[in-house]
Amino acid sequence: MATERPDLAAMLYPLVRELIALELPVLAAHDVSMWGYSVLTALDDTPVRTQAALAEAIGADKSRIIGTLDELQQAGLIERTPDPADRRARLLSITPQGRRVRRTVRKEIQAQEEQVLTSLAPADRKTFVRILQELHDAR
Amino acid sequence: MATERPDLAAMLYPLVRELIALELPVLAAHDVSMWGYSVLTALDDTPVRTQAALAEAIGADKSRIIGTLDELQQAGLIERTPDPADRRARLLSITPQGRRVRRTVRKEIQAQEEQVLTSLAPADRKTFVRILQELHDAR
DNA sequence: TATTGTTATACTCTATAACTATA
DNA sequence: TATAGTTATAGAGTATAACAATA
Repeated sequence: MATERPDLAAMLYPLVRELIALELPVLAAHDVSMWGYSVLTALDDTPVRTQAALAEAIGADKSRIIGTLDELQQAGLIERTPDPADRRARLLSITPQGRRVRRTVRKEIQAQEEQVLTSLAPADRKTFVRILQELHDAR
Repeated sequence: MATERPDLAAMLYPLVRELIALELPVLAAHDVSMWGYSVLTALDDTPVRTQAALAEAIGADKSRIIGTLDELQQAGLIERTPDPADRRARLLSITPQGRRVRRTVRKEIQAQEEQVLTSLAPADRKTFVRILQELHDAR
């Protein structure tokens, strides 16, 4: 008998692909890239003192997010001001407009996501999200 | 009130990254690439009549798996013979050695995967895998 | 003319390292 | 000299389209 099941990654990977495919149109409709949305999410929780710290927080390289920050700043969604105490560093924060965009996008994305779970029984749907959140919080 | 939680993709993506990071050393130890392992898994379940069909089954482009098939064939893990009835097509099947490699790799990968779930209560661990498998079977 | 497999090309992402400006 | 940010370069992965061989 026994543990005859696909690998976790083999099951999770297609799921992630599907979720991303659902998110992209939402993000495009609001002129935000995936990395941009990730930045807005991180900054909505708490401002950050350096770009390197932000990059690490979202699992990116510091050189990789620069274009993203340029876009977000130009769109008025974030502020990037030199730290008066150390003008090498850039103080990063989300603007009220950025907050609005982030919340709107999240609402729409989470609505889409429910579709992916429709094949599950309602109880399982809640359970899955709960356990997933525990896994997420554990890292 | 309030569905205040991270997006599913935001929680699943880091999980997948971690799982892949765990798998890579196992695969490397057996000289199989990620796509190679994916091909072996697909062919272990059932042989396939064309490369295009195999590619679609594993979510890849038909041009993308050619290098992978070359490697697997040269390593004696798969067979690729022209269909006598239609010599354009290549009949694909796994060899006994390929089957052995696939099973060994899977055993080692699934052992590693348990680590990722250690933060969960044992009951939740089983529940998570069960629901995930339902989601996977539903597509 | 259509289809299978293959090769070639270009495009996107990412990682690394050089560069500048501050300290 | 060390650090934050930026820019430049190269590498990997992927998608697209052209190509050769069969049908």
